[in-house]
Amino acid sequence: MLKYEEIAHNIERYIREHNLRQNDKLPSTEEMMNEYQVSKSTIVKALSYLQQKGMIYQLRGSGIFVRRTNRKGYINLFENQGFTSLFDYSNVSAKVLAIEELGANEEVAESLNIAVGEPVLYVKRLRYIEEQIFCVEESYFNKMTVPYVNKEIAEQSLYQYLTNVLKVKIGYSDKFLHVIKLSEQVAQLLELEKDDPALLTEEIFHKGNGEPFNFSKITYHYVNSQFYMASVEMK
Amino acid sequence: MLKYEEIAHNIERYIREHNLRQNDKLPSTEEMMNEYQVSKSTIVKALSYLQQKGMIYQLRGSGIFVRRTNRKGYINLFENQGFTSLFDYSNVSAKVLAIEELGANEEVAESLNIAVGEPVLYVKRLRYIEEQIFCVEESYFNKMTVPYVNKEIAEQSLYQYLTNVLKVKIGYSDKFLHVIKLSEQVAQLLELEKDDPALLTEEIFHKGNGEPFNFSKITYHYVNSQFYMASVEMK
DNA sequence: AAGTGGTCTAGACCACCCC
DNA sequence: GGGTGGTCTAGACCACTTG
Repeated sequence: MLKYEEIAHNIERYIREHNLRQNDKLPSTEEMMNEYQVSKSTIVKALSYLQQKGMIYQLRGSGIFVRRTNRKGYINLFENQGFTSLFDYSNVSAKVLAIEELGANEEVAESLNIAVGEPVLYVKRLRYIEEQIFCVEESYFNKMTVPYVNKEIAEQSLYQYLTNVLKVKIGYSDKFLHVIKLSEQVAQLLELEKDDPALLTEEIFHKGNGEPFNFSKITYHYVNSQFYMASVEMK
Repeated sequence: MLKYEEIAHNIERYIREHNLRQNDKLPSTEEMMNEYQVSKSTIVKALSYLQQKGMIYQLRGSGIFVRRTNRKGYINLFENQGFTSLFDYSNVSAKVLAIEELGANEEVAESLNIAVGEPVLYVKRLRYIEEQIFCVEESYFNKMTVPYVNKEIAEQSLYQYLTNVLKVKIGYSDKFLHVIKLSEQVAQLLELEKDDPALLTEEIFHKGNGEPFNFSKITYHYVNSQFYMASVEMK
């Protein structure tokens, strides 16, 4: 583990264990340098990581403060890692509706940057948080990267499987958000009515080498899902 | 202007002017060091800024590449600066529905971290992009920070007014997203039907010193608005 | 004036990719 | 093995806040 990652985790733990609240002050950068015996840049890097995450804010001339505005039950849109890791204490599960090998249609081929008809794995799941229906997810994986998935894997965390078993390195992702009226079919799955509102996201995940390997369409249950986003004025 | 900001802008311009496409390669960090006559860290900082923005991705061992996946017409959720600056070539306007001085109710007081009844400025606007209704926005400003707004200002960019005239320094913001059914009243404003879907966001903007000064509730037109978000696997 | 965060440097060393 | 990005250092100097 890198030094700045370790320091960032320690600071997060420090905030948690000292039960610090919004606007509480953290030790100064100089104190942290001494405590962790690293150079200033390393501390700065750890802090700017935490700032991106929305954990802290820094004020030149006065100090480092806890931000922590988390409303409970909101999904942080910034995290890339799927939901399983997000809900520390939550009960996340999935019901697998389909696993098939298909040829890519035009939309999928375009998104995965492959030719139409190339083999992809299609996984359709209904996802639950705390026993509540959360979303319907349709995922297409490039078969070159993800040659195999079974029901047991898909019921758990596909993210864990990809990173830990297949050793896929995730680089970056693009997400597109739309608000729609539900179709009859999806409404049934979510136990809602046709024409009820929903958030539909299209996400394309890229490997560490820039190659797209996963295209997903996710329809969220409008009552059971809420989202949070932290922004920092980046200069 | 700081060195790394200037370099970042130059790189963006370089991409634009050379009409680079997705996955095209940029000069190496070493070449950039020579070109701009700065140390490696400065280049690294400029690049990591562009990476956050979703402009580029970097691959250890092989180089720096253009990301640029922008679908046209999607609003980048990352940018903090209001919409006016986002649509470079677009026609953004606003119709002012109300400007009033009010006492903060409980929700507003809580969000702005002031006492109930403290004076706030309330601004309600209908916003258009390319002549299309885009959203209804209700904003509450702490009167200590924003003592005055008039119709002419609110028809233009409040963001410009705040930063350039009032010299408010924006620090960070929190956004909460919900999908809802429209009420009769808001539906009329958006020229939609009651119970049509909508994205409702609540945003709290903080000043550079951490003090919240603006609480806004924005309801987006579900047909005329779409959103984009770039994420990078942050280690 | 003292304290604190932000930028920048010059250089070392490491991890990874590709030939 | 050569090229390229990523981490880290030690220290200088600057910008801002607070007493």
